[in-house]
Amino acid sequence: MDQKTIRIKDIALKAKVSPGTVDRVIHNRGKVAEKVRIRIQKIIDESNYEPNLMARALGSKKQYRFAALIPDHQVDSYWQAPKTGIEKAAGELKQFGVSVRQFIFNPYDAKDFVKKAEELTATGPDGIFLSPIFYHEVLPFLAQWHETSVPFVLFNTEISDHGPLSYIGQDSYQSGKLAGKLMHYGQSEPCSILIVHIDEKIDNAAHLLKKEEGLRDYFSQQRDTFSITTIELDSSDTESFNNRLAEAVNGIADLRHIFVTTSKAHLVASELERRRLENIRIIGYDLVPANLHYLEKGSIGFLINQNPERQGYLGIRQLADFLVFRKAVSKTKFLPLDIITLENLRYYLEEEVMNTAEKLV
Amino acid sequence: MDQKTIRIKDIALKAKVSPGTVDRVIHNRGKVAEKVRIRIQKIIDESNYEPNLMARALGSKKQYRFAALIPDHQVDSYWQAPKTGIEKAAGELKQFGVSVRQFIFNPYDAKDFVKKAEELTATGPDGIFLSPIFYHEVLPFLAQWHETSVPFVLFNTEISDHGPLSYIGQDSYQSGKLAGKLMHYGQSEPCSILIVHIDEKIDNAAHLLKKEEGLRDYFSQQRDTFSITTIELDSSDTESFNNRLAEAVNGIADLRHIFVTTSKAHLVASELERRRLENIRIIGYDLVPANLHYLEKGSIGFLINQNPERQGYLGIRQLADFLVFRKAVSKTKFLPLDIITLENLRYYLEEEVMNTAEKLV
DNA sequence: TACAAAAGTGTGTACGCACACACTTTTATT
DNA sequence: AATAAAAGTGTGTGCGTACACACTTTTGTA
Repeated sequence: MDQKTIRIKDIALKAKVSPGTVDRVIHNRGKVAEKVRIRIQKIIDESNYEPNLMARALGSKKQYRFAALIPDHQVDSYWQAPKTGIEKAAGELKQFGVSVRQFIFNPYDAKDFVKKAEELTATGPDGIFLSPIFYHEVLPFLAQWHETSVPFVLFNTEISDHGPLSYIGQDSYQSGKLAGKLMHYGQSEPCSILIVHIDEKIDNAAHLLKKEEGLRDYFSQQRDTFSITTIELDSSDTESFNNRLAEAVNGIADLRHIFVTTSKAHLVASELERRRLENIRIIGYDLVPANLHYLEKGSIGFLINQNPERQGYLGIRQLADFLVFRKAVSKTKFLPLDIITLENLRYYLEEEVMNTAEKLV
Repeated sequence: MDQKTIRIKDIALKAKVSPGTVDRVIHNRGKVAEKVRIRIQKIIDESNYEPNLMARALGSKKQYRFAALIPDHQVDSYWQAPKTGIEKAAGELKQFGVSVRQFIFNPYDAKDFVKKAEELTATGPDGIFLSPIFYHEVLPFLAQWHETSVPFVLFNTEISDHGPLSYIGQDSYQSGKLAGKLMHYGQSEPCSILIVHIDEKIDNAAHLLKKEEGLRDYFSQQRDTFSITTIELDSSDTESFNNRLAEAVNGIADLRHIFVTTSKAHLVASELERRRLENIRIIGYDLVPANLHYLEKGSIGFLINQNPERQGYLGIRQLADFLVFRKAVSKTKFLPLDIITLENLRYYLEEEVMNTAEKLV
């Protein structure tokens, strides 16, 4: 258990070569006789040598430049969290020669996305982390990066088969099922449920639909029959948003639950409150401040946490694991579906602070 | 943003002294003229110097020996998780000269606890991590460790005012409230609820009572009146356990929910199933395999995850933060109250695997 | 066979810090 | 004032790795 760690020097000694030769084998720098290479490799494998990362980081002056392409958090506060996660990871990895440059685009402006993506590409980063919310526009860039072998990690919006190093996100379908369970638990008789998609064009439509599908599938597996209605709303026009919402709510008999598939549940909560429509329970997504406000008031019952901060953090870590630490990385990383309610909220908020203080070591 | 990191050498240069002197100031090794010390300290503060931990770990050959005093996981599988967390932290910290020795005691045998605690103390560890489940027996040891300035971290069972470096655990009271919310959400009419404490003497009684208190307080704040009954059971005698449980269940009208305050909800689920008592929903604690089995079958509705693996991990990290990295550590660390149900279970299980692969870097 | 090119191998320095040791200056004592 | 002790300060080496460079051996060619 306490056997002293084995160093390059030890391997060199065993293989009767110099440390430099072992180094060449470890890093595939070539210039090693095949016979010797095999001998050394065998010793490395047998001794399950693990390089001292401290020493490696110290000795190497290699710099890694990462780029992050994310929506502007001033336009939609949801994006504050991934940004924080990115910065947290950047802080930890700084000592390993990693720097992360952020390229911020307006999530309502595809042209701006393209412009920032071009800028990013021009800087020739070693790795890229992005939220590809504009499907059509992002494809040429993915192709180009893939062509030039620049690894990229996608998050929040999944796009398969374009050579990403990995995807970080959440299982939307399953989160819909989870919402169903939360509504259904303890509910003795059937009732009506309203699904609300907000700003479907901007947030990724596919995700929202998967959430809906999950919820519907959950209830279709139950004995009783629940009536489920879906509406799509656009938050940019407040008046029409409110009217259409009220219309839907009033038109449904025995409406007990509303499932908001984006982080904008607070818009629904606010309008229901204004119209004094109580006894309708809301389940939504994400711990954005406006949602927390209504969670505390009780009008939002549960929030499913998509862990956006951790998504940002892990995305950068994923790049570092691949490029800096040369570890195998998983193709997809689904974050847990955290269920947040008034009673456990503060521990999730504290956790985020804690982790920030923790740093890497 | 990208300003190059500042080194001891840089500080020395600015202060017109040698690196050795700066080193003395940083480590309070004394032997520095007060005037010079102040000058250097000022430069350190202003430049917000952050030591390169890699270099520090490399340069220092100091060894830290930690000891962990935990119950035997072969006696109660709940303790497997903290053990895993401890080992995970140990793996990460190995390169920083930290080794962790485990002392395992039988959680049903106070004498064994004392024996193992004595063994542990005799090895003169630099830091101690323990689950103090035997209140009376542990006190003299806490006093002794406090006396000899050996930092110790408590977990799972809180004991205040005996000088622990910190306590890692969960807010039991609040988790009871959370259980209440889960039962109550969507429940339109009042009903009866049964609270079951299992093996109260062994698991920490105070915790179980706090959970009960939380649940009761939750319902006392509701408009409707819920009838809440409590029983205590002992799992060592299966027959009496089952009989007394059935007796209680049959004696309560309109019983809809059972709240099991320990990780042994599966015992209740198993007995209800055997007696074909459906329509009673169970909420319990912890992702032990037996519980997961009934979660999948549907007889357990929710499990509150006490994150025991993370407790073990953080406990060791806490010691390392204090001793190795000389960081300020928080007196108490409450882990989030994760709500686990069939629909989000796998992401919590995957997460644990993930984290293990992640290592420190 | 000679001799250059290529292939293979060894040596030394730097990374930033900890720490031991050598050295210099100040203070106390007679 | 001389000297020892104490206080203060500087220098150098090692931690394990990366990497540039110098060196040695093999291979190919005329």
